[in-house]
Amino acid sequence: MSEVRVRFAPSPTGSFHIGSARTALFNWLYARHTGGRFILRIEDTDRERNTEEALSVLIDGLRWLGLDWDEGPEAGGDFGPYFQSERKTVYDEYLQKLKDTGRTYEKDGAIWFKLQGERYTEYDDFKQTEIEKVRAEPVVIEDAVRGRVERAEELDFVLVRKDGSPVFHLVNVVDDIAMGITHVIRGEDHLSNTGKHVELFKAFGVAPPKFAHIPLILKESGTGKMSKRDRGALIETYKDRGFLAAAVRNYISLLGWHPKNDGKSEKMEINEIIESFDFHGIHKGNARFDEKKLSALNAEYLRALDIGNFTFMAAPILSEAGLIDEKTDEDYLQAVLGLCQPKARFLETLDDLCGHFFKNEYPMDEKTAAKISRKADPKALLAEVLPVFEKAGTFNADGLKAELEAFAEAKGRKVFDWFPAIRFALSGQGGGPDLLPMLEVLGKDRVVSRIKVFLA
RNA sequence: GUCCCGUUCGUCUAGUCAGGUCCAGGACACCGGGUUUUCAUCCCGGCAACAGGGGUUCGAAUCCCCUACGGGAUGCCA
Repeated sequence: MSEVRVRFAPSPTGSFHIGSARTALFNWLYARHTGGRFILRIEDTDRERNTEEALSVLIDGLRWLGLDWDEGPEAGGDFGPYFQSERKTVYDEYLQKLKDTGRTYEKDGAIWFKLQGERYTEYDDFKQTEIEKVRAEPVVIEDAVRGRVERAEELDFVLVRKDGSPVFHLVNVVDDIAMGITHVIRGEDHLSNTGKHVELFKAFGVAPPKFAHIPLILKESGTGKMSKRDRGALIETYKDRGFLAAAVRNYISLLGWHPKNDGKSEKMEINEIIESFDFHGIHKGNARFDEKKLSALNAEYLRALDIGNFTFMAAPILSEAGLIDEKTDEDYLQAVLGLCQPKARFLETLDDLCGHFFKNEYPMDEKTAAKISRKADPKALLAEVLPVFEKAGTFNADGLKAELEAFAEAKGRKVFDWFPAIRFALSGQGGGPDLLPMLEVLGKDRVVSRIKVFLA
């Protein structure tokens, strides 16, 4: 057991952002890699923005991703409570230390942190007003990703709002001290806050933890970091869209990090990721989100699933689309999914791929229709081949193959002449599962009646 | 404006710390070919990058400086 203690400290806002999830993941990975502890701390100091549901979105998201915490809500621990809204006495106690050493003052009803250094006033372009600044000694941030970063704070900042609630900078630092946090792994957007935090650590007389500021995730197109509104930004949407948690987790682990053992597949078991995760592999530059790459990885995971798990994932999607219900035959469902899984790329579009197995009305793809008609009249082809199906005794893939081949030979042609038309009549598509097994699964009645409907 | 961080194929990245083995490797995407009854599978091949300039050096993607560009911060949000 190592001494490493890391924390994920989200603020419940009602959604679980992908960047936030990746921060949680990196903390979790580091804890699991080092044998340390992963702590979940809820930063709910902003009274305006907090709700109960907001918390469950976070918790559900973490659980879905398989990120378990050793201390925190529902897990307990010796350093609780783990909600900042319940830690007021701790903050009061630490604030008192600052007051006692003369590092605070009151202004406009709020309590401010006083930087040490020569004071002067200057016109600030951004605020467009004269403000008081401080020539403070630069603080040094030892960052595991970026190396040594120096930054000088020049403005005093608020510690406690006039409504009496402590702000992020104070509670974040106090809790990291009180909870014995050894490594702070967070997004690079916090790097410029870190100067303030180091000032506070110094004021408390405590050595700051090791920092690791990880690159941000940029939006797929356009400028700036991923924001709530961007497609793919919210973890809670992935589950509904039929993405596999392991694939999402694998993908986001690769955003800004790369394993040392290069050359291997990017699809990695979580244990492999844990094993090779370290700060050295973290990239400094920001990473752009790429849904195609995520989808490709997801497809790989999808195909690797055994049929039981695939059914478990797929059934809710089909049910949601109104394709199946409790009356649907289990064996039929299994058979259909067995055919579709090797072709599936997204669970989300599974109804496009195999919806026709469950309903007799399905869209006829116009491009495919045009493509087939160019060679021969599909109705003529189907009228020709229909009797083969009507007469077929055993309706299985091998038997049908033999009968279709015999039929083609009698005509002096190849089976391929009829196959595209048959597929199109039965599914409305140009692609899909292998045709012969598809015929078997659909069964004689469906095959015959669908061809008749097509002819009519 | 100011401060901080960054910059290798379209995208994620290897290589940068310890300069030569890199006319820069892999993956996704894209394009072409093959397998297959079809295809969103599989296999093979191709396209494609060291931001620009200066310096140090026998030698620079790698070290230094400048510029450009990108990102973040500059809240009594976190």
